[in-house]
This record gives sequence, structure tokens and C-alpha cells, in this order.
Amino acid sequence: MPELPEVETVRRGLESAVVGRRICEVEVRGHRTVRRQTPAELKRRLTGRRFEAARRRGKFLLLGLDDGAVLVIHLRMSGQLLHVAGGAERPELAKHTHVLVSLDDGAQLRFVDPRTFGEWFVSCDIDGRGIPRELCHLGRDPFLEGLPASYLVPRLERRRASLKALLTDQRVVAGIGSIYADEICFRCSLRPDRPGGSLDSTEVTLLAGAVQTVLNEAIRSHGSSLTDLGYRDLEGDLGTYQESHCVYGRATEPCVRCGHPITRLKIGARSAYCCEWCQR
DNA sequence: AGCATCACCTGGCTGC
DNA sequence: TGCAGCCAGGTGATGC
Repeated sequence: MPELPEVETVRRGLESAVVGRRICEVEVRGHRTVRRQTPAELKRRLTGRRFEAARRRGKFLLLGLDDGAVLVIHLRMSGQLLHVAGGAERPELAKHTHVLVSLDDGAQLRFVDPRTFGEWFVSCDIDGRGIPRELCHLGRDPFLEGLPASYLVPRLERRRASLKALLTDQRVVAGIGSIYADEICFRCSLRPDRPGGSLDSTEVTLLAGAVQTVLNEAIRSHGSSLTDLGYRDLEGDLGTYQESHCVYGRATEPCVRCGHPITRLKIGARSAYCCEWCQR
């Protein structure tokens, strides 16, 4: 569930909490979080290193190390990073804590992930832009690089796939998931099941603008925290953008624009929420 | 190449 | 109340 705004909020937390800190000890407790390399290799590559930067690409967190390698973290559905300050009273480990990183200021970085889809790995293969080779398939990150309509046009034209499928395709745009895809489609009044290739140039321009607007607003609200899988930031605080959701999870409620009820569509195996009255 | 479908996983919800 | 069954979701693999 964490998408670009939530991951950006966590990144900002990491920038102030762990950049400049040295890693004293790494404990991998779950057997599924580290799967591209052995836990022993991850520990070897991290222990003794210092975090030099906290970056993000799409939904991936990138923690630069002082030897040039990068710790890559993906929260997937239910992953949560928590910063626990050093000192006397340290809270007990939450259930499903899969990775523990102890830092030289006594603090701990904890990775909690009930659904175990989240992933950690260290990449040593970094391109000129600082992006690990494993992430070279990612499309443009709209918050880092902007999203001009001219970028979207060739990626939508002649495509039969739905707008929602294309917006959540990380090779097209990096960072959008189910929640923000629905909110973006509502914002520009386009149905999420419209084939990508059916948009005219005016509609693509509206879509590109809506991507930027919705993501920027959500980042300002520190992301969305839903009741299921409550997302929290690095310090355990909730985001507030769920209060501004217009369609996601609001089936049968009146549309904030026209008052007609929001409907839930099935696009592939996933649901999509929209107002069939004012989204065309 | 592009598109659809499935597997992965657990907590929470629904209905019996 | 207890339990079975379903749903949610991102990504990568698989199949058409």
C-alpha cells in the first residue's frame, strides 16, 4: 500500500534520522525479506558502513553507503520502517519484525512487515545517475523529474490497456499504486477503465497535471493511512491524506463533485473506484 | 510486444 | 463464539 507519497515521507524521515550514522549491527530475523542475496551477504555489506544519502525512486527507498553501494528497500504491501531512538526505554519488538539495524548513536532501524512481501537488498551495480541496475526498468518518477504530457503521449497511444493499469505500471510511471491511480483519474475526470490509447491530447495533458497535483497534495499530507494496514511514518505518525480521498474506498458514497454515488469497478483482478457520472 | 492471469502472504472482515 | 472463505495489494513470472 505505501505508494510514492508515503515512501517520500519515510525517505524524509530517514534523511534526518539515519544519514551520517554508521551501522554497528544487522540482524535478519525473517527468512523472506532478504531474497536476492543471502542474509549473511546483506549483513556483510552493511556492517561497518555509514549511510551517506537517503534517496527514492518510485516506491523504492535507496540508502547510499560510504563504499558506493546502495541499500534498496521496498515496503510493498505492509512493510513499515521504524526509527527507535537509543536510550533506556526501548519499545519491545513488534510482531513480524524481520530486520533490525543498530546504529552508532544507539538508535535502531526496524523493519516490520506482516505480509512479508517487502524486500531488502544491497546493490553494488550503480549507474551514472545513482540508480541500481535492478531498478533500471522503472519509468519516470513524477515527483523527482516532473511528468510532461509529451512523456505520456507515446506511452499511452495505441494502448488497449486501461488507464489504471498503465498508471500503476512502474515501467510507465514509477510510484503510483491503486489508491493514487483512482484519485488521479477522478481529479482529471477520466474513467480508470478507459483504454490508454483512447485519450486525446487535451485529456493526456489533464492527466499529466492531475498526477503532479494529487501526488504533491498527498506528500504535503504525509501520505494516506487507512484502517487496514495502517501506514505510519518513520517516527510512527499517521498520514492524513485519506481524509482527502474523493473516490478510493468510497463506494456508494456521494461524489464530492456531482453527488452521484461512487461505484466500484473491477479492472482485471483489482477494484477501481470512480464516479461514473462525472468521469468520462 | 502487449495483455491477462496467477502466485506470493497475512490480518481482517463477512456470513454461516 | 468459532470457523471457513474471501479480499486487499505490488511485483514478477507465466501463458496466450
